[in-house]
Amino acid sequence: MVGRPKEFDEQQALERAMEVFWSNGYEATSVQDLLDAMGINRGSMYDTFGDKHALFTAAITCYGRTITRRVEATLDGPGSPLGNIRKLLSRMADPAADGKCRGCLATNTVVELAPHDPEVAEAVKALLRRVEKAFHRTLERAVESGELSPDANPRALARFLCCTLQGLVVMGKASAGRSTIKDIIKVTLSAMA
Amino acid sequence: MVGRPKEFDEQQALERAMEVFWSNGYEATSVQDLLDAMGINRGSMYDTFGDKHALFTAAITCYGRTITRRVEATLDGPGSPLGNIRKLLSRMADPAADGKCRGCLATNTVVELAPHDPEVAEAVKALLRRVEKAFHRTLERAVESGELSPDANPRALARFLCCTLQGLVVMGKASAGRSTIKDIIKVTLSAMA
DNA sequence: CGAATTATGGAATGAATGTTCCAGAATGAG
DNA sequence: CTCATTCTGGAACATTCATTCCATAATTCG
Repeated sequence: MVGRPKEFDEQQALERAMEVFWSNGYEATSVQDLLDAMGINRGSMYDTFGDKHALFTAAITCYGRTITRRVEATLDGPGSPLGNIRKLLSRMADPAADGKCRGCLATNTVVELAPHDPEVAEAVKALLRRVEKAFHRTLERAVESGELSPDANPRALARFLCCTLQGLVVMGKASAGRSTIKDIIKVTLSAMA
Repeated sequence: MVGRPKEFDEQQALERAMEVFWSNGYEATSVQDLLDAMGINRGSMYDTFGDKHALFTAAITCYGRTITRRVEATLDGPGSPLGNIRKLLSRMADPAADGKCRGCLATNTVVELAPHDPEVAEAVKALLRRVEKAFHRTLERAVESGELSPDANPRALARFLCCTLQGLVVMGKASAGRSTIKDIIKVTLSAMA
């Protein structure tokens, strides 16, 4: 049996929901906000995604896929390892410096929701681990290629870069200026020497 | 005319409210939660503090006073400038490493509330500026005392330290382990050389 | 002791919340 | 076509929310 077909694109609706959560946070987003953005009806939403919380976890999973893909593409891509890291930091900080203060959905979630929501916490922690791994890989490549000293500590540096990334996002949300962001990136990269 | 005296300590009630906002965030905190923690009644709360939002701004102002006092005491205190910075970072990261993931009320607010609340945003940005200034002062002292090279850039380093501090708080909320925190601090300090 | 003033406790209010439910519409299978 | 199935739109629901209001209690001033 097949029944009536959906009149909306599930993936597109999910992405729209993700945008809203990203801009407003979890608690400050009402189901009505979501429906308006998704362009679908209550019934369809609850039928397809379960409830608000399930929709959020779906949204953050979707976000995680996108963001890790992009991070890994940049870090593992062509170009020197350290060059790639610089590229990633600048790219991440770009919307921040523009005053678009949505930040990063993962960071927002760590701060707002994760402390009270073990399931969401686990999902977002996995995401961070994956980013750290990508940094780690890249730093090891940098050591191999001689771009980084052999006594550099790739693990420590990877953890540090993760931290800086989170920090940059927060600074961006606090509407730090472009020059502040540039300073931070400069010092961060100098720590890789 | 004086009338009936308050039966509660206004400052203590405010601090209790601050703790709740700190643990739960703004949206996830109900007025009832606040009243329970403050140990006072609805009427008294609305009479004394105005409403939930006003109570929050009072709470974050209170928090700001406390935290900047502590930061400045540590950085401007005795001991070498860089030693003081190390001390501050470790101290900030300590609760983080213990898995108490309340983080920092200022950071939480930047992420959750500031993007949609200009008044709160301004208050918390002022707080960050003050912390950055304290770092700046300390770094200039480090240059004067020869602990830092004369071509170091105190402004850039101060901004960087602010960023790291925010990042550490987020990493702590993502329940990074103690060794992660130590790695981050080590690399951060190495950037001051 | 009154009179004026302020605080307290809790009921009451109205709006907004997330969720459920159902009648009608659209499809495929038999 | 007819039935089973699935989706749609929106009404309906119960809860929770922040806030207001008021009768009562406690205090100072005259």
